[in-house]
Amino acid sequence: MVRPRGFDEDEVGEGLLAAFWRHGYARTSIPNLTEATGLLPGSLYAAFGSKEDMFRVAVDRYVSEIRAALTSELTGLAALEHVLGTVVRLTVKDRERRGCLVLNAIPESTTLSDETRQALQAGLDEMHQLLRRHLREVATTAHATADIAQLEALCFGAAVSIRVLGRAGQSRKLLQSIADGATAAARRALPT
Amino acid sequence: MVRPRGFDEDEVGEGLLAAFWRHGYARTSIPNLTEATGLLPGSLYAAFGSKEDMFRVAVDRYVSEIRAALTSELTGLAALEHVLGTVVRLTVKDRERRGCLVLNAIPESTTLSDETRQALQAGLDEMHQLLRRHLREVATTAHATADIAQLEALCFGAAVSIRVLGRAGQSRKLLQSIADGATAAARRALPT
DNA sequence: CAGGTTATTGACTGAACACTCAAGAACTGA
DNA sequence: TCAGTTCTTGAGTGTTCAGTCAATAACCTG
Repeated sequence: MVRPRGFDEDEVGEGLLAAFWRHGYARTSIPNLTEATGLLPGSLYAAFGSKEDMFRVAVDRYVSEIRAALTSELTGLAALEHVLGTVVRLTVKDRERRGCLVLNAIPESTTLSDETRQALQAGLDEMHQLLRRHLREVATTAHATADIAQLEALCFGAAVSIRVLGRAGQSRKLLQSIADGATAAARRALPT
Repeated sequence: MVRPRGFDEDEVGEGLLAAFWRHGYARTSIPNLTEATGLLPGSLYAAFGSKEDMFRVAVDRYVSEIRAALTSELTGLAALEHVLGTVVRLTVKDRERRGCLVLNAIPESTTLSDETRQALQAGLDEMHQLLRRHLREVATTAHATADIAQLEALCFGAAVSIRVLGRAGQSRKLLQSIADGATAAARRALPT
């Protein structure tokens, strides 16, 4: 009774993510998106509605991928070290040094709709919570005396700066030093 | 023999900075700039050459202002604490939460000319050096055993993340915790 | 195989963009 | 006051943008 979609939604989503990740929201044109997805403008709009809708698809995909990459089986300081190490690794292994889709888009968010801005906020919050969870666990098992909120903030800040400075093309050595500095700070602040 | 400029170069520079700081490079239109400066397109182009040239004027102004704001008479850990505290204060007291012009522009820099990209890199490097100078001094006066490069990186990362998360609208409390976390880490790592 | 529904196509629209330029205005030095 | 130079003006240029739509193609059900 109907004609089915001629494209794979997953592949198209991956194409949208690739394009927006490289160029950001505003500087990604519809021609860019047709090239990245293989779909023509009409199909894109029929399937998604608007350019911002396409962007939110990319953001959702991105956050899912990050969530998967940063979830760890480890506990305690080892988990923290592993997570920050993963952030460095993800940042550096990307030859294009695209950094974090969400953080890259923050400066643009003032010109986007409420819905899109909220999607970006939610993505940022989720990454924050992801780190908090690891550190809360460290704190409870260590009967910490140090200010845990400070450590949480420091480690979140470390992760954020690694992603941002990664896009800025800074050396792997610097990014790794930020990660190492944060874990060293946690180690010193917490009784083992 | 000649007709003099009918505008104050300083005021126009301030207008360019205000506009680019709020909207970034790409999303600042020439009409935006004419409104911010009071000059018409022809005058802007006659005076500066191109939109990117105008942007570099704004970047230079911005870096100068930051340099002035972050230069401190203090020494040792007090200097570090003061500098990071100033970063928090500058970030939070801006009602528009514009963050850092240079960091905001990093994601856009791939689409800019080499000259502009280098200007942004130079601005970032200068801010990095500014923090390094404070910490090197801390290290030499304290006969540190800790890894100074790590601490430098951690504090630079803290400053970067404060600016970025400031633009993202995060609470003053979080930003201050990042600063406090970094100074606490320095205090713990260095013998006093 | 045929009717009905949906997907795809790609030329098209109006708006916004960065940038230009010919004309006129404003000032200085003589 | 006037000649000479530079500055200012703002309409205009060609391009690119996000988004649309009438026509056509593809598919499923009966």
